[in-house]
Amino acid sequence: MSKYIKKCPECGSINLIVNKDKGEIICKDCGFVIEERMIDFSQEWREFDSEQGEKRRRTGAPMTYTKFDRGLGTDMGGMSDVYQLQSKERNKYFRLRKWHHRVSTAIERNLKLALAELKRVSSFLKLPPAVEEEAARIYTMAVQRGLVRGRSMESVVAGALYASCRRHEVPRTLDEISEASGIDKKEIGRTYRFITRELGIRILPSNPVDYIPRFVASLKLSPETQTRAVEILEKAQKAELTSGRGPTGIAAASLYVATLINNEKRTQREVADVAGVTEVTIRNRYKELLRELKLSKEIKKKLEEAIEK
DNA sequence: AAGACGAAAGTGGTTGA
DNA sequence: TCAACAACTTTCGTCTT
Repeated sequence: MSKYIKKCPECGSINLIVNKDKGEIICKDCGFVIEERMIDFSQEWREFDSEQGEKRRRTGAPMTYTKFDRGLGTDMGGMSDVYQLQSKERNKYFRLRKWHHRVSTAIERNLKLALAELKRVSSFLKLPPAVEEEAARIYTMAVQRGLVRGRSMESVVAGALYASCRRHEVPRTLDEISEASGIDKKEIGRTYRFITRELGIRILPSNPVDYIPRFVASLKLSPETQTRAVEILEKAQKAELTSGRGPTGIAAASLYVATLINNEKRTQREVADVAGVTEVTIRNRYKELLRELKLSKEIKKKLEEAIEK
């Protein structure tokens, strides 16, 4: 349940108490309630052979939000028995059936379409199933609250996906989701903010470190450079250089500095392109990094070493 | 010629009166 | 609701390699 939370968002402590009876996770140091009303997924019984299992098990297949009816469909029965009823009763049956059909199609047809779209986008982005599931859940809640009205279905799907990515710390930039879904970046950002606010979804500010591995991969850099970039990034966070800045810009700048130090130079433009920011932003962050972390010395040292060789 | 640098003006979003 | 403002982008001219 809480596998995404390793640290207390209030004080950063890793001393967390999991209280299964209350369904809460609490920070031991500052008492902050990190997660409440969580669900205990464990079994309260054991089975020693299949027979006992058969007897004690009392649920079916797991529910899933990626099916429009969560895998639990209801439909009214077929026609076979109806003709034994009297005409009055028969008409009542047809009316019920008709309304059942109408009510369930209103929301569910929308969901069906939306979840197909969600599936398409998320497989395009190669997102893990958990993220897709969460996005489906968010979308379902949005539909139930009538938040889709006035917005295009696709943009809400994209917003839900983005929110889900953020929650699971598998960051995709707005640009990537925009490209995959064909929705304008600003539009996604808007609906994302709207639905998270309306649904009261708390999103931890995204951590620039999460972006580094993907940037490294697309620039084909060495693991050493990646480690270096993360180091720099962590120092920057300690020096409070990161708050209020765009996480991608900071990640990009750290990576750029790391390439310089490790003699794997990439141009500012190359780094800027994969990070989805401009060179100017990298330059600004980069200058701050040099100034605040006294990294210029290190770079000079590395350069001198390179010259000696 | 390409890349790095920096100034200046513009953009979209947040905040606080 | 509007103005101030912070972050970021775009554009462009200059400097360095």
